[in-house]
Amino acid sequence: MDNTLSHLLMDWFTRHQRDLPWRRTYSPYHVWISEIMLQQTQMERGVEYFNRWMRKLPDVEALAEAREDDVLKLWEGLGYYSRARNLHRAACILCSVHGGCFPSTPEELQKLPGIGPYTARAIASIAFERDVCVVDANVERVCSRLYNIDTPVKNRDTRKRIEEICEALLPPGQARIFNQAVMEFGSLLCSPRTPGCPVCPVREFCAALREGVVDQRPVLRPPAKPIFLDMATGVLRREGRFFVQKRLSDDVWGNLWEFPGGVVEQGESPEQAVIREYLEETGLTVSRPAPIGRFKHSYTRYRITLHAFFVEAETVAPVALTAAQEYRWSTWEEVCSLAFPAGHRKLVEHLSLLRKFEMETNS
DNA sequence: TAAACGTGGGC
DNA sequence: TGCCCAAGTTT
Repeated sequence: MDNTLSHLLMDWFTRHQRDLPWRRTYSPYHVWISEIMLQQTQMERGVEYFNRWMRKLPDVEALAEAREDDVLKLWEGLGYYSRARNLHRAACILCSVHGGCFPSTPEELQKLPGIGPYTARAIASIAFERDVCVVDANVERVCSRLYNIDTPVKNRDTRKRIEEICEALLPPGQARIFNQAVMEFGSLLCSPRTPGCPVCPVREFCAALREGVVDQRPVLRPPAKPIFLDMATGVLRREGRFFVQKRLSDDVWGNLWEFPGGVVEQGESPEQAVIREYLEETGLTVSRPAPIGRFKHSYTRYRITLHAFFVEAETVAPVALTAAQEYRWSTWEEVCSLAFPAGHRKLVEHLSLLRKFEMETNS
């Protein structure tokens, strides 16, 4: 029995690791997709999206050949949509430049869009068993407790110190297991709120536990203050089709679809806002806003109340887009097949219920 | 370097 | 108007 810190963590991992789809193959494609999906995402949700993704896009060639709209649809609801756009871009580069094969060094991997220092090292170690360590939020938390680090973990100097600690702990030839062990340990046992110190296999090594300050590690920066906004959006229906527009690619929710709308300004009603926004964004003059409902959703530091209306148009042409790259008059079936931001998706789900109710009362 | 980027779930 | 959290990257 090897009772070093590293081996105790790896022993714990072999006994307690979760059975995850990408751990069955450790293929570079599986590891890559899982790593990107799990960024800022909870494991449970990640697994569902991963399995659905692999049924549709089983390899890098399939991803490269897919339409970006379909890739975004597979990503719908996960957030941080540049991750999906970058996956698609990177797959195209891998196929056209690397013959569909992944580079195996962190340096080469990091040249691909969407792959930063963490993901490059994760793929290199977990898929290719390269001797490099990874530092994510779990690793930061575990290290800051084991070594009782009292400076903010996001500081550059602290960050460097944690990397050096991990490098020293990494057992040569075992990076695949060791890196996952620290992260899984951080996720399942050395968790943020209620760490399992009483049953911890490395409690003898933990300086924060010894000092009684586990709940004060890691030291985090204060969070940004939330911003509360009212937004208004309008569903314009004409001859059974719906007006939808595709957002600009460099904006939030880039390349996703939506109904036109925007922020309700000071002294303005949501009804006035939806009419103004339609004119500004599409050149269309709409009228008679009829309330559909209010939908709450949050993103980054924003807390949004979305006021949704049916609207009517005096004329349909010409359309002049200022906040979108493309528009369509979509059938309901097409609306369902497009990727919407979560707030607008809630609205679409509500419309879906309305349709069902209408069909039942008409029959 | 700090801010922006999304979302749903646990407590 | 709840707050904090989740396997980061980009600009």
